[in-house]
Amino acid sequence: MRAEARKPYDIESLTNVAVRVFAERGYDGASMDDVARAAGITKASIYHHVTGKEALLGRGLRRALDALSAILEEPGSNRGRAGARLEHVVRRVAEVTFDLLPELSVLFRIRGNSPTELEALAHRRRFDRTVASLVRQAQNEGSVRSDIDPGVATRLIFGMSNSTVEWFRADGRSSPGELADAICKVALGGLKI
Amino acid sequence: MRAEARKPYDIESLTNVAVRVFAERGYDGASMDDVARAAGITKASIYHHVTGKEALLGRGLRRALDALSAILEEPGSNRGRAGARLEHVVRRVAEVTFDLLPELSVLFRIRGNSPTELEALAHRRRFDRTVASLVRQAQNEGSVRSDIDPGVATRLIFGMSNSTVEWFRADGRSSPGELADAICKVALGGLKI
DNA sequence: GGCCGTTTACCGACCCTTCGGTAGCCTAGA
DNA sequence: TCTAGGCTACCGAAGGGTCGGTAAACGGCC
Repeated sequence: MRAEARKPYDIESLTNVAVRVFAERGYDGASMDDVARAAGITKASIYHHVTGKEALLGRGLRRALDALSAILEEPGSNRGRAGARLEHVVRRVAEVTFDLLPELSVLFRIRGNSPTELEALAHRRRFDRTVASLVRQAQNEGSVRSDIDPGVATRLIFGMSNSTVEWFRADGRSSPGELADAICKVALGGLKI
Repeated sequence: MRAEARKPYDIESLTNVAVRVFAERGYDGASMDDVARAAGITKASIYHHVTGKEALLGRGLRRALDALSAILEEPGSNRGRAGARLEHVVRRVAEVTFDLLPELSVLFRIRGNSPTELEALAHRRRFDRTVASLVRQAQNEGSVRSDIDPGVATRLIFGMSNSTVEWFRADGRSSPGELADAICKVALGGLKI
């Protein structure tokens, strides 16, 4: 009945735990003791791996932002008609969201209360601006309705897609693929002319 | 050059201030001193009006939930075809959101970290269930596509609509009416057959 | 109208707990 | 024997909340 011998933590595996706790209670609502308890070690031990709470947040946010940025580098986001490129980006963002659920969950909820958060927000705005210009191109080529401001459309699409972090759980009952489908259908369907 | 004499606070006006602070920094990220500073009084003075921080949160959440519940009582939500009723609810939720921006902003971000939050979440789930059954009716009468689960559709709609609290500011540049229009167009347009 | 008890709105000082973070010791394994 | 990974014990600061008190406004009543 002995406790399963756990592989020692390193920065990555500890970040996994922390990000999950942050996603559950909110960054400000989660204490380092919460993280420690979830990891099964002492609070002090955390500081052996990482310089502080904000560093854990920063690592989580970086994962999320890197994954989002990578989407914009994919061929599907850069080749073909703007309409198709937009669809590719939306679908991939949904997929990445399900893949990095806690990280994205934290990213989508930060308020800019610290330098780390502010920098992440700035990063995210850059991402949004890129997509907004994609929406504008899609409007110009006639594959997206033009009676909605590109910035507003972008925010609405991602508002819908990002909100899934609040309730989607990879429990087998609802598959990521089907949900990504649904998002594309509703968000992009609603933007069709 | 004397300081403008401020009308004394009562519970309602203090709640206004608190809810705005909570919306800005997040409930957990906001301290009672933050609220006091924003109100221009001392932390101690707040306790003359209200029993504690959680009570301020509770009052804000109650406002939000009452406003949402009231929508379901309106004639437009109960008369006519399900498709039209759904559209009415979606539009009214958007309008109420812009009307009670800070309150709804706080409601949409709570995580269930306290009894007050848990109760509010339960309330909100009841609201969502009601709308989900409305979506199902609309599917049955053929005014909404049936290849998406009603619960998922409901969450996607409100995910889009609710996300506006993150960025919409009543600054005159973007009008609440136009934005409510855009939400109905995209969300309900995407659900059309 | 002047006096008096009461209420309202507020303050400064303080209390206790929790928080993020540090210091230093211990131990198993390469 | 050195070190990675962990522990116990602790710290100062910030957090929510309390306490005792005050100034001004508000009736009511002779």
